[in-house]
Amino acid sequence: MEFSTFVRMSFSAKLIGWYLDHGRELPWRQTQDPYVIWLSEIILQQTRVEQGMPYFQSFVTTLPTIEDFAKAEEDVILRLWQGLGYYSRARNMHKAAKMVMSAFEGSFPTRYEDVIQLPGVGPYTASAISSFSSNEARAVVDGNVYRVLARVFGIDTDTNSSAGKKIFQQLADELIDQKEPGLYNQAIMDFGALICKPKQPLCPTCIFEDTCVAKATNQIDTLPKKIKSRKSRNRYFHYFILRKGNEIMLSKRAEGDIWANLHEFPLIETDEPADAEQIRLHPSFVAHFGDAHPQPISTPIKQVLSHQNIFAQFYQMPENLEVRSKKSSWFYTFSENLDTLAMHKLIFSFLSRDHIAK
DNA sequence: AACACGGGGTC
DNA sequence: GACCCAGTGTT
Repeated sequence: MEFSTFVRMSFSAKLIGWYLDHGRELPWRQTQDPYVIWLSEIILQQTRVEQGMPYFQSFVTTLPTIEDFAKAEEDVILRLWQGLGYYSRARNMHKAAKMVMSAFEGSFPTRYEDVIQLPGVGPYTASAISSFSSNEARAVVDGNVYRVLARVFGIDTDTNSSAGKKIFQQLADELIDQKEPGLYNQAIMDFGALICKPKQPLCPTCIFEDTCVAKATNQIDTLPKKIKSRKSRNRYFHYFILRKGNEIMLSKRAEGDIWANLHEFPLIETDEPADAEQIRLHPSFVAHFGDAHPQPISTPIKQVLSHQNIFAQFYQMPENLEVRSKKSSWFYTFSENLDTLAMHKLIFSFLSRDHIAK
């Protein structure tokens, strides 16, 4: 097409034109089934496409319908989710699936006002589901959209302030293609992911290079702006490996903290680093294990989370140790069950390093 | 408005 | 180490 024509094309027309030529082919784009789209969108919250892809495949295969999802045990959902992080997404999905069965008679909603009622579905996800499944004109605003709009239009408002959220949503609502909202939403996100990347964006091939404010004013590296989050705290986890015959002691974490409802080993947490001798004398350790000697296994593992640094030390406990008092969350299970129980990364990566023989 | 909530990739 | 990722829920 003529260059002068292209310059005069609308923002959305340029984007859709670019997308039809250069967009990615992703499995969840082959369907309009709101259930399948919902699966993909929840999985992709704060998660890269490449990381979410195998999880999407296993969810679709294992739980092909919303009814399958609603009827599954939460532990099954969490096991499928194992390793993806932000596990409240999985727990909320289970609640949402049950809500679809009861409040929507098993038919997954497609309207924005309906889907946003579901737990785990906010403005972004409701816009995505409604625009992709029924072409409702709701503009998605995700990390990609913040970046593209902030740069092209030179907006320096913090994207995570309430003012910023409002401004970017309003602009997105004005820019969305009213005829092809679903296509437009896919297009702007792909464009942000492939061209207008966070680092080293591909400005020379960008369809907005001639009009991009950030490019013209040398702000590519400073936009979008964002309020910085606070730094992490340190936590020290001491895990105890207790075995009795073919069984091993596990614990299920409670709600209200990281890794809610996931399995791990019996744990003592300290605010400061502690060595084996300090742990042996810890009141809680004595209450549970008496005068037993915990044997440290290798060196501590550091696990970095968004707001926490976890330092985990694993201890081998004497074989067939009789535990004095057992927390209600503790239980013995056969080692082969480790394949089916949902655990967090610290635990399954420890297990996979062959420290535990099955 | 500020913070919690995972795990992995990039520079 | 800092920042980001197809964000949402709670306080």
